[in-house]
Amino acid sequence: MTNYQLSEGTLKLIMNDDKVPDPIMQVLGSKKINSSSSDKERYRILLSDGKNNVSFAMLTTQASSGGVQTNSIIKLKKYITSMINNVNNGERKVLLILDMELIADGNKVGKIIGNPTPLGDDKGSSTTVSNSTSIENSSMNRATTAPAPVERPSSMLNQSLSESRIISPISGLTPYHNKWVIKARVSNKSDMRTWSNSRGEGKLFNIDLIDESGEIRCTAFRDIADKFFNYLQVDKVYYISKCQLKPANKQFSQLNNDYEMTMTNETVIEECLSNDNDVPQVKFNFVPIDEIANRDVGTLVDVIGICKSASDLQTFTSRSTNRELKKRDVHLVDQSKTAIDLTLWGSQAESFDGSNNPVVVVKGAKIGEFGGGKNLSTLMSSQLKINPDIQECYRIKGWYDIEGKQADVKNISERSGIGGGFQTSWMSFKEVQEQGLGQSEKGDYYQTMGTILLIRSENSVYKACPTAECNKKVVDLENGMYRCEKCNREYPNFKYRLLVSMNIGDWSTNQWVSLFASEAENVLGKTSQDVGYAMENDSEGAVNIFQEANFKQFIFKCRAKMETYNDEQRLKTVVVKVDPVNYEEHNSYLVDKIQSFIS
DNA sequence: CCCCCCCC
Repeated sequence: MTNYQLSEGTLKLIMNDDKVPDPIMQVLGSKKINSSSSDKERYRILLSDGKNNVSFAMLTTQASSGGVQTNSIIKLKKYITSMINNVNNGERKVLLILDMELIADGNKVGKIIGNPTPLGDDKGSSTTVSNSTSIENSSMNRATTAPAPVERPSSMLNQSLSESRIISPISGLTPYHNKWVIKARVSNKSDMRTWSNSRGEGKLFNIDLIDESGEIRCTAFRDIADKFFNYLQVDKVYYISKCQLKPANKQFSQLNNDYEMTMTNETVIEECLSNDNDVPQVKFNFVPIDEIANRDVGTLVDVIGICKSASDLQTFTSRSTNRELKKRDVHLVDQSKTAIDLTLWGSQAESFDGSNNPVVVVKGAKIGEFGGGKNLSTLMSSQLKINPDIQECYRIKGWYDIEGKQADVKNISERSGIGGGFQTSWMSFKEVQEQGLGQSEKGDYYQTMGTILLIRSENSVYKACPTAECNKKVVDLENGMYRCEKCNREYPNFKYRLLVSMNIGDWSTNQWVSLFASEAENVLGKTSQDVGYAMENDSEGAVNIFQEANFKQFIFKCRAKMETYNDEQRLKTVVVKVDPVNYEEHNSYLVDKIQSFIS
């Protein structure tokens, strides 16, 4: 007779979640678990390592079909432990055998190897199994879920769900139960998304579900996605059953659940139309905006703020994915008297209306960084709410009306580098010219107080691509259509864009500079559209617009860059920002300058 | 079966 060597003592390690590779075990008994759904076949087995045995081991569908004979020797190739919530006994740890190999058939072995004794449950609280190795005695058959079972008032349920008596808590769901009904609130719902890759293409959406026990992500694909997409709405409560569970890919989910689910053809979802007070509302952990400055980039925060302003919708193509992206930046302030930019994407960016200073709430916004400032961005998983009916919303509204509107606000999205409200050093045009600035690739930035001496009004507006943020000059096809080479498209319309060349004088000398639309609009006090219209239809009005701006003074923030044009070096100067003169600031610069001259 | 989370 062959001697079989079991991996003695390993069950204790395994049940303590140590990893033991390919342990050899003996099956001392097995019992098919009653399951009303015929598609799944599972076996509860009494498993021995020769020293200890456990009766709370389970052979999953994928590990075996037809069960295992008593006394068989098996190699556990893949297994996990899992906490199972049992109606009668509370929590219990079970060993789930996901993959095994039969080493020797039970009738060949013919006897129990060693003298195994039941392994105590280290958790202590629910060691009801340790007094018996008898599968017949156990309550495993009934072990479904529910640490705190809730009797379900049948009146609130539709017929298809009413077979089952108990609402399962989300935290108790595992792939090894399939008879459950959860009562959960949709805390978030994604857009319908399409994908296309080597494995195929399709569409999907997902929802996040919460109940008092926990949360879980649920995804629907293709026709099932179509079936449920409109029905499921954020914040509503549903009875949900017969989804397929699988281990969650933690890399892509920040939800606190080891599993996620997929809706199937069997899935039944019914809105809870009566009492849903037992299902929690979405909870927010708002972080004051000033504190976001100290938080790590890449982490998620819940934020509430008043939309002080919002950018136009911008459209561009992602370099990495080649997708066309739409975004809108929303400038938020809160009671910490701090402001931050929040970027919305896609349909949320399109539909956002920043007028009337709405309250913006985001659950799970990602902290980003740009140019030395912090910003926020929504993710697919973020939940956006405008003027939600929550206390904090009314509180911040009140603050804004009474105080916030006029408050001095620190902007933590402000870039210390180039582009926005950045700091540039004071220099005069003459210093820039004499010192030969503008040699670097990025150019050199400086600011000076200057007076507009002359504006070249000819060719100061051009017809641009009507797409938001494209701005490429279009070709007038003279048939009512305008062609954008950048978009490779023809449009029936265009938009005017200012691109103005003007001569600016400061105390030292003068300099020809270029102003793009936003800065030119600032200087002229007119939109590009207005100026374009006047240029075409009202030449006298157009002349006035430009004359009005003559001799106005501003702080000009400039970028100087040397360019070679026809073999000739020329200093090209772009005004990247015009600001009204802050005399206090400018005077302190002049005082410093005088000090340096006399010392 | 997705898993991209983007840009200046």
